[in-house]
Amino acid sequence: MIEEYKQHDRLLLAIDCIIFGFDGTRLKALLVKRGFDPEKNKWSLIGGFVGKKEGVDEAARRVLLELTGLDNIFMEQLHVFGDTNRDPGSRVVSVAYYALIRIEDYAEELMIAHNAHWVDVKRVPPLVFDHKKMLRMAQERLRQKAANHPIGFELLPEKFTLPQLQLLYEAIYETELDKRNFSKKILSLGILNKLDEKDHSSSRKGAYFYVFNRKKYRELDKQGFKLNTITGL
Amino acid sequence: MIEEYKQHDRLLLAIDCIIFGFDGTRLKALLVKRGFDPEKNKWSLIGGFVGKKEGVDEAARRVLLELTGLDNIFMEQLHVFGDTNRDPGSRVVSVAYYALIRIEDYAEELMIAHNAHWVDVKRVPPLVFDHKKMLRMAQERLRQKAANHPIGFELLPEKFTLPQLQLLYEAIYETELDKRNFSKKILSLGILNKLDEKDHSSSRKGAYFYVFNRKKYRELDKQGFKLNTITGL
DNA sequence: ACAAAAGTGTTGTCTGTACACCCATGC
DNA sequence: GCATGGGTGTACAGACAACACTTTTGT
Repeated sequence: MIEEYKQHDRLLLAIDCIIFGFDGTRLKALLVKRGFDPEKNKWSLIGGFVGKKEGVDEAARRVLLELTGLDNIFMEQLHVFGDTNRDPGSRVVSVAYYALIRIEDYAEELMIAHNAHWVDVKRVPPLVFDHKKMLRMAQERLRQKAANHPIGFELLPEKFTLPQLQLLYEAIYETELDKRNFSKKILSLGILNKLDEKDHSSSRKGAYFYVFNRKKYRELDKQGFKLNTITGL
Repeated sequence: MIEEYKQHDRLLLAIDCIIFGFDGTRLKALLVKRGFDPEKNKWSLIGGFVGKKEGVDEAARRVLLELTGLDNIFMEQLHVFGDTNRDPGSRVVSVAYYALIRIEDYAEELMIAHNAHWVDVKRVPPLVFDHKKMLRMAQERLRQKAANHPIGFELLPEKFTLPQLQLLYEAIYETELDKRNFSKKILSLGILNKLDEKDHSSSRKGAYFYVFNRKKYRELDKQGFKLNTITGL
């Protein structure tokens, strides 16, 4: 340790994760009933602490992995929340991350073990500390991101239909879209491959399944695109 | 202190600031020659540490104030840099902020006292640690932000001309713009008030000065706008 | 009178938006 | 055969992009 550094304070550094999922109709966030004080039994985001020997991003991945058993998940740093009084238990600075997972990938037994629940983002109960603020900021960030990157697909199963994809965008942006304009725009990006197979689970006629073209997907993910039409952003 | 928290590690939490300025032609960043080890005498962003009793945003404001004497500055959190090996002196997690100031507001004596220099963002020398990465990320964020918010004005003097404003956008986006389309677009936002006075410093004919209409400016700052035409984003 | 930068308009093209009907199928 | 959701095309309007000449004035 260099001399210059010794005089400074050391702080607890926490991670909080906003985990989004999509159930086919609604955008959901994963919340837990907090298992310890302060605020025991209140609704909370999942979280943990950053250890001395791990990087912050690394800690975030670990926290997500511990709770969901999932790795290689889309996850991005959101913001640092560092007000002195945000956690009444102690001075804790928290780095918030948001992640996108496929609901069906998340094993039921882990959910039960952690007392975790998927909650509609439009019907979120009161949360501890500043977690509600984190969630709202994450929603806003998700909107921003999805407007320029083909990110929404992280939330859908491998195969999905255009109506499903449209419902996802409608859930993210809390709006309604014209299906003709939607399909025109999305298909024009050239990142979807149509399959011969149809999904008959929600209509008699059935809707064609699509998968994405991972190559073009990656290109677009880097370069970004415009979904003004869809997102209104 | 709550029991549950005691077992966790405590870390040094630093602040680093990317401070942008505009000299009329080029976008610049404020850099200092580091006054202490490690990496003494190397180029660095300005920074400091977060104290036990201050919020993180508060610490960032303090650091900026100490260096520049300026308060009430546009400043936003950028990102947390938390790799374990980013600072060889010790484990330090750093929260980066970017700020926009008017170069002429920054008192010369403070610059000298802190060994600070304005450096063209296109000609940045090697920087300590991961500071270069911070700077690049800040530039990218500035581009994003300026595409949707009337933020560029934070960098200009009270009165400015359209050609000056255009140069600023050209510097931020490292591109060239058509002045006819530029003035059309900017004036259509309705946030500029034309003065009778002209600036003759760069041409015989002289260019009209403008100031912004603070009321509309604030509305747009909240709602956001689109400068696709200009920014290419 | 000329050099140097400021100011100003038009047109074609493209993109977005609004809108309505037929299709396929299970019951 | 009918009810349900899926799929497709067109026309109008507004925004963007490309482009060149005139104005002002200090020297």
